[in-house]
Amino acid sequence: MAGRRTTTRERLVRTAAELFWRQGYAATGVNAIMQQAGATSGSFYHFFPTKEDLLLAVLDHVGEVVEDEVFGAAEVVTDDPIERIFAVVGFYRRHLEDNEFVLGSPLGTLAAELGEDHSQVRLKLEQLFASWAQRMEGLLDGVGKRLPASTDRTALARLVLSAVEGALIQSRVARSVAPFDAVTSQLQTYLGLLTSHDPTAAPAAMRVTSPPRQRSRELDWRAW
Amino acid sequence: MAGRRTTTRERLVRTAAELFWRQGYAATGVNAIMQQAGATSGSFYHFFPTKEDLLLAVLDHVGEVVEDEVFGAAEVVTDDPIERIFAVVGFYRRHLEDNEFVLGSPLGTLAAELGEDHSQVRLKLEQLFASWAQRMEGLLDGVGKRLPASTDRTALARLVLSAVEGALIQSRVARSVAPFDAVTSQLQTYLGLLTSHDPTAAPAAMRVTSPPRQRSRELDWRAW
DNA sequence: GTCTATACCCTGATAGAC
DNA sequence: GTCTATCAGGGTATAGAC
Repeated sequence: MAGRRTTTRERLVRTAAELFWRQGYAATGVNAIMQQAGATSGSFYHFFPTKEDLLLAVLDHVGEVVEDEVFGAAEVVTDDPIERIFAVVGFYRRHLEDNEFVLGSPLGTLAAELGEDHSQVRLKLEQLFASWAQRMEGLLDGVGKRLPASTDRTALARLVLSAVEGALIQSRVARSVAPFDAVTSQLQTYLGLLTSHDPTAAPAAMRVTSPPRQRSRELDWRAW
Repeated sequence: MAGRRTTTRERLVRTAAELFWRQGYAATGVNAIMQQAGATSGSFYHFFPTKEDLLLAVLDHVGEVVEDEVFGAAEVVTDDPIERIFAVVGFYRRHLEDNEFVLGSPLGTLAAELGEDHSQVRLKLEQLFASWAQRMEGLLDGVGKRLPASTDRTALARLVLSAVEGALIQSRVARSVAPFDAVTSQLQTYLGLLTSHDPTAAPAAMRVTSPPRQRSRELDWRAW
């Protein structure tokens, strides 16, 4: 288990990210992390004084991945801002399916679990959600005049984020994409209404294709 | 701590519901539950063979409370179906504020945390989410022809549920109602567009008042 | 149905050699 | 920076008297 091409610290963070994601923070013991990462207790506590310090590192890592592999990749896929929005949504959907519904949202899972303690963690989660929403708001800004001037893009971005987070929770417990797809279709309808300025029209301006599979393993969430 | 007017079983369930809600399932020890409920180990394991059995009882309890104290109460508040919808949303908002943002969604918190194991729990959560969505769909059906015939009410109900769940997570970590309010306003705009059949009109048909405070302690979530 | 006492394990974390 | 060995404490759960 020892001679990998990654550093021990990196393996610990990635392994912890996945285990926290699958099982939650409290349910994941440091022993399991160490074992799966091929590290020993001495290494672990050399890098991370406490389990919570590891969690903070995991959150930083998740933030980078979301930034690069979700939003970054969505911008590569298409130039159309609305398609980019649903490319982001599509990444979550595909990840859900690819992992047989055992993984929900990396941020949402932890944010839902962590309580009143963990104030540093809470702050970081808040910032990560805010970054996500800002990125989404940027995509909405790109839609330009197709959105009514009265539209609160900040709030709309939060709606998209919230809907995705809530849908992931439900699709995970249902082990089905149905809730997620229902929510996605409603977001499409809503954005269709906003951009078409005609509530009875079908949301024709939107292609609802999922984003294509990534070519590189590094662009795949499974590489987390 | 002994002589309450409730049964021991009941106190255990209610106490566990609150602690699971605040801290999560894994982070809440049975000792803490016993202590706060004023019960001893003998009593606890007399009623619940394992901690997971208690969790199942907690979920049943939460389901009843949501049914009665959220949807039931919302129907008492007003006759207008759209106002009822936002009365339901308003209950979550008020609860968030009343508890200083330490409590999110009783279902969402547990659903996000519980992983691949806990198959009974997963099934029950799935059913509870489905019940919630069906109740919401019933309210949407009540809106009648103000909603376009083409509207998928099942999907729309899921969107409302997802948006609320996601917004609660974000408001909890941000310790602010801002994300929740942003999401609520977007839901109002969307429903306004759907019911007005005119995307440029303000959603005038909707009064956005929060539901009034409940008179009886038993109608208050804090009595959970 | 409730009490006290306790078994037994796994947890996060530490010590000190290498 | 990594190893082995180990600690103290809390975790769930049990036993058996009352």
